[in-house]
Amino acid sequence: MKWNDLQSENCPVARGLSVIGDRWTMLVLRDCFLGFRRFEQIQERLGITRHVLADRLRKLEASGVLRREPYQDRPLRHEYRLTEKGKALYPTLVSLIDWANAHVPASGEPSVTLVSRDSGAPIAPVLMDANTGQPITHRSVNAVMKT
Amino acid sequence: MKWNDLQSENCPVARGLSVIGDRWTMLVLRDCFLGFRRFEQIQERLGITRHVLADRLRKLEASGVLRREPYQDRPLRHEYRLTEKGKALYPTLVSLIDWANAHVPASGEPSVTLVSRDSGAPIAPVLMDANTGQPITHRSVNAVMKT
DNA sequence: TCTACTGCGTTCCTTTTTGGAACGGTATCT
DNA sequence: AGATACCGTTCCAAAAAGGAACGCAGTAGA
Repeated sequence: MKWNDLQSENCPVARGLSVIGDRWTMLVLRDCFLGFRRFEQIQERLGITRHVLADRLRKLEASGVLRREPYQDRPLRHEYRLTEKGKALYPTLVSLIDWANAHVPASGEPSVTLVSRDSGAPIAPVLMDANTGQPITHRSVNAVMKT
Repeated sequence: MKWNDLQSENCPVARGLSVIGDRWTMLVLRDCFLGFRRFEQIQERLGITRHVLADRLRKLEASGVLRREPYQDRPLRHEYRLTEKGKALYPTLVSLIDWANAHVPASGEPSVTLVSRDSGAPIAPVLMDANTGQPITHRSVNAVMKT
């Protein structure tokens, strides 16, 4: 199977990864969440090739995760902003951050953590089922086909 | 910057992606969560090339996400099981599934959804702060350096 | 013993994707 | 005019992925 065939899979993991499963994509989105929205900024922060960044931004726009918004005329310049679809990736991003902070130690460097904007206290993300109020674990859940 | 330099970043997103940010890795882990743990099974289910699968399994074992466990002698055969570190990725996987089901429509095909093992009712994953009991949104959270 | 089969890789070669640096184009500033 | 900012595109070399075939240990059957 080729990578591009993933989007037609009936598995949501495959479909999701067909959009954000790329090496750099989530890092681009991280920068967007942090407020870095311009080509030049992102390119410099990530050290990604301009070529690849242009390609990723195009694809993210095409898939509706980002939208191009003009921020000046003459010369016309656009920035890349998260759409609702893009913002909906926040839980995925936070889960990844939480996992990495717990299990992928930074090599000596100070690490980045998430804190409450109100209190400044560290947050401890837990995935709950909104219907039952119970925590979600891989023991409490089944995957089923919705026909 | 090259891809392999990501692991030394102080950003947990970068460090996390250095382990699971690959095109196929999360799909391999999905299969492990579903109970498909053998090389041949995973290769056939994913349609991934054997070459790439062997490489990914090696890397996942090296990074402590999977461990090789013998399931028979003569000939000696191993299966790949999730470690605690691997199981800790479940929230990330569920968040991704939830996002894809909401925002990346399957093309006509029936899709896969998550239901409670007890009740069979669909689950609605929400990320909460265990400390405060409040939902986590990108407005309620700040990223800070922990020195 | 000969053959086929299973399970896991490895090897070889072609195609695709990335990395890296330079180039282009518009518009503003000095 | 010359320098700078911003956002790409182009060109080429290097790395990764796709595809098919091969290797190898053991088992099963004829």
